[in-house]
Amino acid sequence: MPTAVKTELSIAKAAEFDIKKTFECGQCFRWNADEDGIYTGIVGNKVLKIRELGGSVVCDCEEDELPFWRDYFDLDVDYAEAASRFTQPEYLRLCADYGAGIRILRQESWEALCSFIISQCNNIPRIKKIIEALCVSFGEELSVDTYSFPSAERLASLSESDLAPLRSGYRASYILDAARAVSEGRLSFDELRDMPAEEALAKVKEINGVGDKVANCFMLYGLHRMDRFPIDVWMKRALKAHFPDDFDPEVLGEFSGLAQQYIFYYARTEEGGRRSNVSQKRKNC
DNA sequence: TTCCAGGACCGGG
DNA sequence: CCCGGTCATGGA
Repeated sequence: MPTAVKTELSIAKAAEFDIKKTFECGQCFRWNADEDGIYTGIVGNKVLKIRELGGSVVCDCEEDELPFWRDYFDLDVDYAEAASRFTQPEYLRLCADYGAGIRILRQESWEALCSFIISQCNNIPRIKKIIEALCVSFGEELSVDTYSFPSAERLASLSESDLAPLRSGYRASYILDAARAVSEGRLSFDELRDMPAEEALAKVKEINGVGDKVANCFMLYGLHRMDRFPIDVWMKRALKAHFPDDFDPEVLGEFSGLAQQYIFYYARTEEGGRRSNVSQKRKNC
């Protein structure tokens, strides 16, 4: 499918914003590339095509939209500076170098919460498939074959049988519980932003189907709390293999979530294929 | 057929 | 507090 690009406004240097790593490091599920490496993403009711061109990252958008996208891509923060403290253990340094150019996106809160509820005990291709089906079924059609992420209010009006075609399994009831909590005001993103971390974490975990890992992912990616450090199966493996037994992510400081992203991305892309003999026993997730 | 995927929850020891 | 079983689905 040829992608028609109208404008090419530079938004950043490729060195500080690697779009492939950023979109494929596991933090988001709705940015997809065509065969030419042009990524298309949908944020709210905005659609953007973006690609790398001659050492720069260029956007197909109007100039007055650039501030929105600069904020979304978090381009006013110096990630190289933030990563400069990730020096030990040596494995972390390796991961940080490998992931250089990754940006932590300022995703929409509801979309992030709902997406990471779907992510549990699931693989990324199927997560993306379920989310896309959710958008096609219940989002708004912004243009041809382009759908917004459905609002919490919209999903709260549905039943489990409405969600059955998504094949999301036992996560369907979790999605509905979260949608209802948000639409009824029991869970306020504005309030969560101003809460101490532990208090916000406990509040989010009141939703059925949201445990420690999903709550931390939501706080990192949906509230941009950069000090959250979600631990999934990949992180557990990496921590066990390459970090001291008593390692505490707190020592990584206010950007520990970025360190987590570097580790996850490296472990999944470099070590994923050859997960040698040390596969710990785990009964079906 | 069995294992695994960015888990959560519940009951029992 | 930690353990094992269970939940639903599809790809390898």
